[in-house]
Amino acid sequence: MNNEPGRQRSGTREQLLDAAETAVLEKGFAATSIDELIAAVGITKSGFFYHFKDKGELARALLERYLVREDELFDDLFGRADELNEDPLHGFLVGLKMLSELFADLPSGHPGCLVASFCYQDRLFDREVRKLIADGVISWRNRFRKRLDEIAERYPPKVDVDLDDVADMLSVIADGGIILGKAVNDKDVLPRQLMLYRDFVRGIFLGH
Amino acid sequence: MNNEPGRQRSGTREQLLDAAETAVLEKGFAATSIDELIAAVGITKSGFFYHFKDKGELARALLERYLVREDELFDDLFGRADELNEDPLHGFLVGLKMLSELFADLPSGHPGCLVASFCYQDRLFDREVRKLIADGVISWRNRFRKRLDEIAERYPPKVDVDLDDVADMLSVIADGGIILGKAVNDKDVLPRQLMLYRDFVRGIFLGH
DNA sequence: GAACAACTGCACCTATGGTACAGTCGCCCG
DNA sequence: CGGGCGACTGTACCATAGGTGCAGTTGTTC
Repeated sequence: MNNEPGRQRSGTREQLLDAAETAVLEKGFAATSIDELIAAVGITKSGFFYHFKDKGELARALLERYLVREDELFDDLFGRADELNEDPLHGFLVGLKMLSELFADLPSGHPGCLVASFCYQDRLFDREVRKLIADGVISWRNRFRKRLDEIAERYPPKVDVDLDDVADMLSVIADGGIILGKAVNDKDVLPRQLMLYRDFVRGIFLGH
Repeated sequence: MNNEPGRQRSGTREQLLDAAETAVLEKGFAATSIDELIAAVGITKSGFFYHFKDKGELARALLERYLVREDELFDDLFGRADELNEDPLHGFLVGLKMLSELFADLPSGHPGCLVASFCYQDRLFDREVRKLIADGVISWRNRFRKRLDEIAERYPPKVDVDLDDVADMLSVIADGGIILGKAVNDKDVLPRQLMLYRDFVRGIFLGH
C-alpha cells in the first residue's frame, strides 16, 4: 500500500498537477475544485496545501510545467526533423508535418493549450502568471522567427510578409485549431490546419 | 429615477447580458458571480432569477446573443464589401481588410470570442449549449465555404487545398489571433494575422 | 379594478476556497 | 537509537457563491 502517512509516494505533487491540468482544460481554472483534485489523487485538503500554499501557486506551477514541456516537445520534434534534413526550409516543413501527425495520432484530439485557457481567464491570475504567459508566447515567436530567418537566407521570400507575423501564425493556428476542433468535436481540424499553414510557408519561400 | 420596483427599466436583461459577457471574457464563466452582475446592474438576486432560471440559462442566452451578433457583423461587413466590388475574390479580400481594420480600431483590442471561452470550459455546459457552439462554428465554415466556392469558379485555385479547411482557417486565425493578442497584450496581433490570412487566400487563387 | 411584468426581501441550504494548527508516521543521518 | 525532516492526516472554523422558495410591492395596461 502507498497510502499511509509519512510514506514516500511517487510524486504526489506531479499527480496533483496532472489531475489539475486535465480538469482545467475541460472546465477552466475557477471551476476546478481542490476537492476533486485531492479525491483523484487520494490525499486530504491539508495534503494539498502542503504542496501549494494556495490555488494561485497551483496555477503558476501548472503553467511553468506546461511551458517547459512545450519547449521540450518543440526541441525534440524540430531537432529530429533537422537530423533528417540539411535544408532549413525542408527541415521546418518536415517538422510541421510531424507536428500535424503527432496531433492526428492523439486518440481523442488535442487536450487543449493551457496558455489559451489561462488567457481567457487572465483576471484570475496575478502579474507573475500573466508574465509567464506573455514570455512563453514570445519565446515561441522567437523560436520560429529564428528558423524563418535561416530559411529566408537561403530562400528569399516570394511574398512581402513580416516574418514575426509568420512565426506567430503557427501559435495562432495551433490555438485556433484546438478551439475549432473542440467546438465541432473533430480531432482532425487541428492537424489539417497545421498542414495548411505548412502550404502557406512553402508558398512564401518557394512560390507555387 | 429608474430604480423603483415595477417600473419598466430599459432592458435590465440586456444589461445583465452585457455585464456577464464582459466578465466571462475576462475571468471565465465559472468565476463570473451572479452577485457581481446584479451589483453592476443594480438589482437584487431575486431579480436575476426572474430573468434567468439558473446560471445555465444565462450561458445559453449569452451565447445565442453572441452568435446572432456575429452573423449580423459578417452579413453587414461582407455585404458592404460586395457592394464595392463585383468580383467575388476582390469582395472577399476587401471584406478581410475591413475586418482587420475593424479590429485594429478597437481601442483596447478585441474583447474575446465567447465561443472560444466556452470551448475551454465546455464541461460546465449542457448538451444544448455545446450544440449551439458546434452549430455556430459550422455556420461560419459554411458561410465562408460558399464564398470560396464562388471565387473558385472564376479563379481556379493555383494550389491543391481543401476549401473547407481554408474556410475554417478564418475562424482559426481569428480565435488564435485573439488569444495571442491577449497573451502578449498587443492589440495589433489579430489584425496583422487577418492580413496574413488575406495574403494566403490571394496566393491560393491568384498565385504570387 | 384586475392582471401582469418586473422586480424586492427574507429565510435557508450546500459546496467551495481558504486558514490555522496540532498530530502522525516512516526514513535517513549521525 | 534517537532526533529531525518530509509528507502528510484530522479537526475546527469562516466567508462567499449558487440556488430554492415564496410572499409582497409597484407601475403600466386593458
